[in-house]
Amino acid sequence: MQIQKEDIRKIILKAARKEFIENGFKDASMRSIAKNAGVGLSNIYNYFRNKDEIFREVLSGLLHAIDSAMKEHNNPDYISIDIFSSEEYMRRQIDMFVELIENHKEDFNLLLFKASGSSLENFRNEIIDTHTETGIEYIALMKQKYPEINSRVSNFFIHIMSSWWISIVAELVMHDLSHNELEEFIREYMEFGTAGWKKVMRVENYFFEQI
Amino acid sequence: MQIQKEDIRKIILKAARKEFIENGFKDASMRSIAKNAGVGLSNIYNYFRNKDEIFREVLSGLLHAIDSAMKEHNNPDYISIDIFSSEEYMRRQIDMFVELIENHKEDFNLLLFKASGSSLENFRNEIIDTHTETGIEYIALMKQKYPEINSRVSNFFIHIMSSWWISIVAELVMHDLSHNELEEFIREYMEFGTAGWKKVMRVENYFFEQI
Amino acid sequence: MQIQKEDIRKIILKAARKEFIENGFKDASMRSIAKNAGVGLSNIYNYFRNKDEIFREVLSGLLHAIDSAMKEHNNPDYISIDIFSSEEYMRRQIDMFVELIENHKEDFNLLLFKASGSSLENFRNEIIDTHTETGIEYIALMKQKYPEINSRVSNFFIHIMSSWWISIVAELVMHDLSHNELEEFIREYMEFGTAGWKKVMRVENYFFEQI
Amino acid sequence: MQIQKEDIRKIILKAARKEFIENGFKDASMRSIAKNAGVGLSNIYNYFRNKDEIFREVLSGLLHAIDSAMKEHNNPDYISIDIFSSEEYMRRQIDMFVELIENHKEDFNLLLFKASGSSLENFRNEIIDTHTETGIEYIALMKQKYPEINSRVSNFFIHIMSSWWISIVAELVMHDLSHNELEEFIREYMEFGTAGWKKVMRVENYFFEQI
DNA sequence: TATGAATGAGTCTTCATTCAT
DNA sequence: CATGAATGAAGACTCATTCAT
Repeated sequence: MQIQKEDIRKIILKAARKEFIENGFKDASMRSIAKNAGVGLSNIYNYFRNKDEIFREVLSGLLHAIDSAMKEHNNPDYISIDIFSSEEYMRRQIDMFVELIENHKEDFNLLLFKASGSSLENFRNEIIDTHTETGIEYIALMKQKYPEINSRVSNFFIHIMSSWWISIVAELVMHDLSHNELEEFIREYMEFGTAGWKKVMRVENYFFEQI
Repeated sequence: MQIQKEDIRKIILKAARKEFIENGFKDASMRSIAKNAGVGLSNIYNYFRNKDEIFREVLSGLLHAIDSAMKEHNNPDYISIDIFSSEEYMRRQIDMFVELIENHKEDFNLLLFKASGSSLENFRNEIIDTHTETGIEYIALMKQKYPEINSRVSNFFIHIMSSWWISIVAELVMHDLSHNELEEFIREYMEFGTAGWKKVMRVENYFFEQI
Repeated sequence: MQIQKEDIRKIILKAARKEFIENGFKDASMRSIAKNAGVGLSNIYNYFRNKDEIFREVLSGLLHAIDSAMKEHNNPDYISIDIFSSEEYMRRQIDMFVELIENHKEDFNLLLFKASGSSLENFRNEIIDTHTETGIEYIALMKQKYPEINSRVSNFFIHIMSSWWISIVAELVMHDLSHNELEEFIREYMEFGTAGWKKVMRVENYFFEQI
Repeated sequence: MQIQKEDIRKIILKAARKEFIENGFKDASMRSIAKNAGVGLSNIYNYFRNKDEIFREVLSGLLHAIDSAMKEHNNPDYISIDIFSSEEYMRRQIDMFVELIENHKEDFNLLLFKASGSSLENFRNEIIDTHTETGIEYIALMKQKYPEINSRVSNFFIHIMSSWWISIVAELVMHDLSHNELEEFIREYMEFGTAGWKKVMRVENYFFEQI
């Protein structure tokens, strides 16, 4: 019983995901979802309060994963990391993101490109802002630890770098890269990014994490 | 006569622009446009084929401007430019973009954030692709001219750099930067970008344009 | 057991009263009632046959009180009352009504203004009709006792007077009168009414009750 | 053309009136109206903004008539009227109301009993309030002219008298009185009312209009 | 007794576009 | 060139009640 009902929940969510992917949140039709789920339209409202709640439920997995990743990323321990192993650290960060993306490709698509009209339509900007604040704090902490660095990086620049991250996520979600292509890109990206940061932060002897 | 009619055209376009800005393409209402233009709803269809055509017309100025900018950017003469003055060149490129943005802030907003549902909803991706191809060609030409550089930059990396460009445009459109903030950002961005490209392209003695 | 169940009954009724007061019968939602009562929606149907029955139950206290008052009002003994003490009698009648109203303000509101759609939606007219018949009888009896009076008062006039009564109840329910205001009104009303009746019934030496 | 279209407007209004009378505003169905009018549902919205506007339009005749009557009733000239002819004046007032009612019986029904849910659902109270204010002013003016009268009539009493008026209208609307019955009632009502007012205002030599 | 699930018809309103005039 | 009228499908969501368990 409990099980059966949970099944229907899942069936509805599955049908909803399909509909959302095909038409985006705004153009998704409750009628269609009901039809595809083989469920009475009004019955859906016994499981979910409204369209938006279904959308959030569909994306809840991804949202939690992102939340965890952000907390991980934000872990203050990383600042005390041995600076010379930072390339390894950066690589770990990237791998984490790549894994996140590959596990939730479809959902990322939904979240980044098809959420307009839903309560998640500003997610992109919100996460950029969060990420930006994290970045600003991070640089401040770095400055404390290594006073020689140039910490006078403008907030907007950090904002842009955060926005870049999301863009990269978006592009990775949109394009199917082979493993080799992915590796190649990561290498290039790391080269580019570390060189850039070194320059901006006026560090020659140190090697910093990419914000 | 002819003049009067052109006036009405413009009035419609003006009302349409307002409506599109306020509600985005999909939620814009032809009724509203007609009402705000003081024109009979069906009369609009004497001037435009449909909603989409109006949208494109509203954005035609920006679209042409972008087109010109892209052609300019793509001008093969630039490859023959004296390489050591490239920083100046990069600066010119950036200024051009900034000017483009400031002249068309509102329209960029429309195009990048509110085109969903229209035939321009993929503009972002399309221009990224175009820009990417340009970038690929550009690097090939550079390689011809300066065989010492590393031209083995992956297409996807160039794609990402193009995507970055658009993200920056988007962010500049969304945020109102003071002149000082803008200058600061540009300086940082140039530092970061040139350092990155130098590294990626294995050039120590040369200095390259940012794709 | 039995007791527990009665508790639930009461909880449901309490939640229902709240919902009815806030939204009126028609717009009251069984879902809301269930939610506010902390009871499964369908379980309500184990205690009540339908929405209407709940409504009647909610108002049963008032309905009984009205019934009693009407019977009291209709008591034939009152006709044999010493005519010169009738002002006191009228005053007693009024006080009874006022007390009735003050004890059931909320329910009167429900019954008079928010019953539309329920089986009680015609209560106002029904009680007016009942009251009217009582009034007609009353006058006939008076005529028997005091043949000098003019008993040729049209039924519709009596109907109007009954309707007036209900209107006054309705207004008293809608407005919060201070004790003083209430007293003042009653005095004025009695003056007005007794003078009116005296005139209509062609009595100079007698003093009649207000129907 | 113009004519044809106006016809459709009228057809819609006619169908709407029927629907409103049968089901009341809230339970009236736009679908039904469309069907009965032989008109596409959405086409109705080319003629009216929404259900409420249709309702007001249906009642516009009555609303204007009421407005005129109220203005007439409120005419300050009536205060300067020769007091001894006031019975004639009162009669004129009553006749005016009776005529108003007979001309708009159905609409009054709609307005007083079936407007719940519409923007006119508070009409009864609103007109009572207006009428009350008029009454208060009227008494003040009378006091100026005839200082001997008792003008200390409580506002609530006047409110009740206004409410009574509306009740009478309502009852007249609900019941079909023959001409004789009507005449009889009016006579009784005038007797009752004038006697009442005389008493309340402590006037023996004067004769006042019913507020 | 109590529950969650299911029903199926119902709500008003909006939409872009076309047509006849 | 301009208009008002018409279209037909679609939108999300709610309702009181019943059923199986």
